[in-house]
Amino acid sequence: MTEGAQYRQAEAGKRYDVFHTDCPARNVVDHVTSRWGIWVLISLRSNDLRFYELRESIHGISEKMLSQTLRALVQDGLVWREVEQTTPPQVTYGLTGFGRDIGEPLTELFDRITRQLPPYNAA
Amino acid sequence: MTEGAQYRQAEAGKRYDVFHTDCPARNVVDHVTSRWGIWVLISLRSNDLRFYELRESIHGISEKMLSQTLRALVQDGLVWREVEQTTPPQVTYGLTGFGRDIGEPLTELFDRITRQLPPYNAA
DNA sequence: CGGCATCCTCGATGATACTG
DNA sequence: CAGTATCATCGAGGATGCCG
Repeated sequence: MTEGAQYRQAEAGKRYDVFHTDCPARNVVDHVTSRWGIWVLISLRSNDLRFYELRESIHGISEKMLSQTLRALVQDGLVWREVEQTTPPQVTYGLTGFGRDIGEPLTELFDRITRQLPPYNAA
Repeated sequence: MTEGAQYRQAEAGKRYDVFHTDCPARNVVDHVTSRWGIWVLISLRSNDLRFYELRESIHGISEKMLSQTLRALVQDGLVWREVEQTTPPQVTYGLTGFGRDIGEPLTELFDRITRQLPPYNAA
């Protein structure tokens, strides 16, 4: 998202600070709802995972996109990253408290969508 | 999203049908988390809105993207569309029950993000 | 007012190859 | 194993103009 800001909503007295362009939350929203961010967060909800585990878990993601997405989420404080300086090196990722907090409504969102829709009918 | 599917997760016995490529829920997820879908849904949470009201509400969106986003959400059954054949014509949009259902965790997501972050500090 | 249709740009993404 | 660097592409998204 670039400029988008719901000034109207903001003026209306709602608490949607997110709608402001310069709000840091804006970036987090972008990252969370980004193409791969969602799946990374959901993948990490059940277990901490290594880099290659994430790559295999999230079918279709490239290494570039994975590391890029992870970097953003780590910066946002949603994901932690732990490096074990062995040979070969091991890097593990997991959700922070914040990440876990965010993951809840995210999961709820998916649950509600799947619950509403016919299981596997006409696409 | 194209191929992405968390086969691991699916195999793990979770109910993430969303991770399958051919699941219709997949499209809904894409639309909801799309660049503009989120803001449309949240904008409509408080009131039904006309086309131009949405355009002005969601700062930065182009007419093309707005109508495109709306079309997708209407097709998904998240948003209804009402045309009044007057001159000039009036078209109003609002959330369906499904849309309202989805809007909840979505709003919760934003609330949690904004709650966690410093109001307006360093971006 | 509420849209499509068209053209065009740019950034996100993917593929490939190379490092610590 | 866990990345980074580089290059190529592809499509979302923006700008503009027209129509009912």
